[in-house]
Amino acid sequence: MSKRIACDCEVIHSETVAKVQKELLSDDLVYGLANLYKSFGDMTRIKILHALSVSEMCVCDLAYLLNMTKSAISHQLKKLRDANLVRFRREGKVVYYSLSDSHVKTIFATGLEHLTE
Amino acid sequence: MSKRIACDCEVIHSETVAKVQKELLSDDLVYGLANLYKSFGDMTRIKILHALSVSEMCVCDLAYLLNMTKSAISHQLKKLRDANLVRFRREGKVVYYSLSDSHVKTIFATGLEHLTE
DNA sequence: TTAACGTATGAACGGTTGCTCAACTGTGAG
DNA sequence: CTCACAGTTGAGCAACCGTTCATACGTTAA
Repeated sequence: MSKRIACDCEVIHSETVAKVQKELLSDDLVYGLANLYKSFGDMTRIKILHALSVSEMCVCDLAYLLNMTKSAISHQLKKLRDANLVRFRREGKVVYYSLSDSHVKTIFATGLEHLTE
Repeated sequence: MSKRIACDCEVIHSETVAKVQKELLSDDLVYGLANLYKSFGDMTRIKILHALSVSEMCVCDLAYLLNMTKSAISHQLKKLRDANLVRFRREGKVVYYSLSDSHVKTIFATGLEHLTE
């Protein structure tokens, strides 16, 4: 409880610290949140997610739209899949990607609000 | 318009691509969005922002709360300042940090919704 | 089966990031 | 002034990340 290793100082406002400690999020939750936002923290993935918010698209179309290789797009789509942000369905040789839920659009909207205040 | 360098394929669904192209975000906006979410994409910064959503705090308190050095906290606070996510005021030797607007809480709420669906 | 093509994936490389350490600034007390 | 202490900052390093390249997989058509 009182063993501190890394912190190089004592508490200044113990009441404040105690109050915040009661609200602390679990490490699992913090980890999940950080990973979710990490998925939005790259221009390529933002562009992909925004494109998919307009329409379902295949890898080749995304590569053409963003002027990138199919490999680069595919790598990013894998990360978005791992983060449960996109779904996909195969139709013959073509794989179609789409947003997995509506939270993506909500997160975009909040971000735009913050930027354009 | 038709010069493609990096893309190693032709368009498959030209109608879809055309439709999405009309909605394309500017690179400035995409850059801003990616940077905003990058700020949320780290466990330490998530913890700091969450703590500040409960109460205004000084650097030393944050360092104690998260069991990290003041230097590490200060470096992260600088990034959060650069992203306009936190404000600060000096009172004597102590610098108090707080959230700069309510968007942070909204972004948290949306993230939690996504994780716990 | 073979060829073509859309997609996926692992290794590698350069760039970025988060922490540590040491030095420094800014403020208040004696 | 000098000391103590809260906070900041830059360099350095290890870990991580995004793209490229080569290769492999999956499906369709001949």
